[in-house]
Amino acid sequence: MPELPEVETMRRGVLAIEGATIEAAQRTPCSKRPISIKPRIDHLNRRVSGTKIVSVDRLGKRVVLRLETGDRLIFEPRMTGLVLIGNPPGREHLRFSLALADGPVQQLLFWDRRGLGRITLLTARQYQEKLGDGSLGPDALEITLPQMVQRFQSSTTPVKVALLDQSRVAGVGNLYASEILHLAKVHPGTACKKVRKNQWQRIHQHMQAVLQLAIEHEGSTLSDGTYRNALNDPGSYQNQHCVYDREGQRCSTCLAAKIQRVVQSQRSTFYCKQCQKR
DNA sequence: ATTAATGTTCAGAA
DNA sequence: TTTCTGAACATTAA
Repeated sequence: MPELPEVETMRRGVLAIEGATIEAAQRTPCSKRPISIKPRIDHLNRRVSGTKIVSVDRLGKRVVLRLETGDRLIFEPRMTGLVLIGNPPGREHLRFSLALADGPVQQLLFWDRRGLGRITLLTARQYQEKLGDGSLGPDALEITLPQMVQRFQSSTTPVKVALLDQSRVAGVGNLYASEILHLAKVHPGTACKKVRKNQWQRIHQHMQAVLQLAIEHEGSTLSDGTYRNALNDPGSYQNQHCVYDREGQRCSTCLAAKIQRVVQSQRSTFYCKQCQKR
C-alpha cells in the first residue's frame, strides 16, 4: 500500500504536469460514495482554476502540488489511492480529475478503490501550520541517525509500532517496517528504549537503503494488484521482500527458520525469529 | 451467507 | 504526556 516508495513513484510519474495550468477540478462519475475533498469541490475548483502548478512535491505519504498562488493541493492515497496521468485501472473507482492546459499532459487523475483517500486544498499559511504542528516527523530519507535516536529512544512502544508513527519519522508503513527490521536484525517487539545504539545504526541505515531501493523498483505491488505507478504499471520491489507476506516460508537469510506472522497494534508483523532475536 | 482481514490516518478515550 | 482503539471504506478469502 502506498508508503514512501510508492508515493515517491507516483510523484515522479506525474512530474510532467509541472508548469501546466489547471483549467478545472472536478469529481468524476463514480458509483461509490464520494471521497473526502476539502474544501467542497465547487470552492476548490474556483480557487485552483487558471492557476499554474509550480512543483510536485512529496510530504511523507502524500503528493503535494504547489500552485503559483502558494496554495497546496494535497493527495492522500491512504490504502488504495493512486495519482496518475495515464489510464486508470478502471473507470468505476475514478474519483477526481484536474483538466490541464499549457503542457504535455491533459489531465491528472485520482483513482481509489476503497475510497479512504483524501484530497485537501490548503492555503500557504495553512500548509505552513501543518508543517509546524508536529504531526509529521522528518522524512525517512532525510532524517539523521542522531535525530532518529532522539525521537525514538525514550519510548516504551515496540520498535515496529514506533516506526509506523508518522510523527516520529514520516514515510514508513506496515510493509517496509517489517523489511527494515529484518535487514537490521532487530526483533520487532523490542521496546524502543531497549534498542541499543548499534541497532539504531542498522535500523537507520537499512531504512534509507530499503526505501531507496524500493523507489528504484517503483514500489511494491502486492497480490491484490492495486498499487500501480503513474502509467498504471505494477512495481517490482515485492520480489525483493524478505519477510512481508511470507509467513511459513523459509527465511532467505538464515535458510533455517520459517517466517513468523504476529499481530502488533492490530496489524501484521512478519519476522524471522532466528535472524531477529530480542 | 456472514465474517475476518487488509493498512493509513484521525478523533477521542484511556 | 503518551499510547491505544475504533471508524472511515471496498473487496476478497475463508
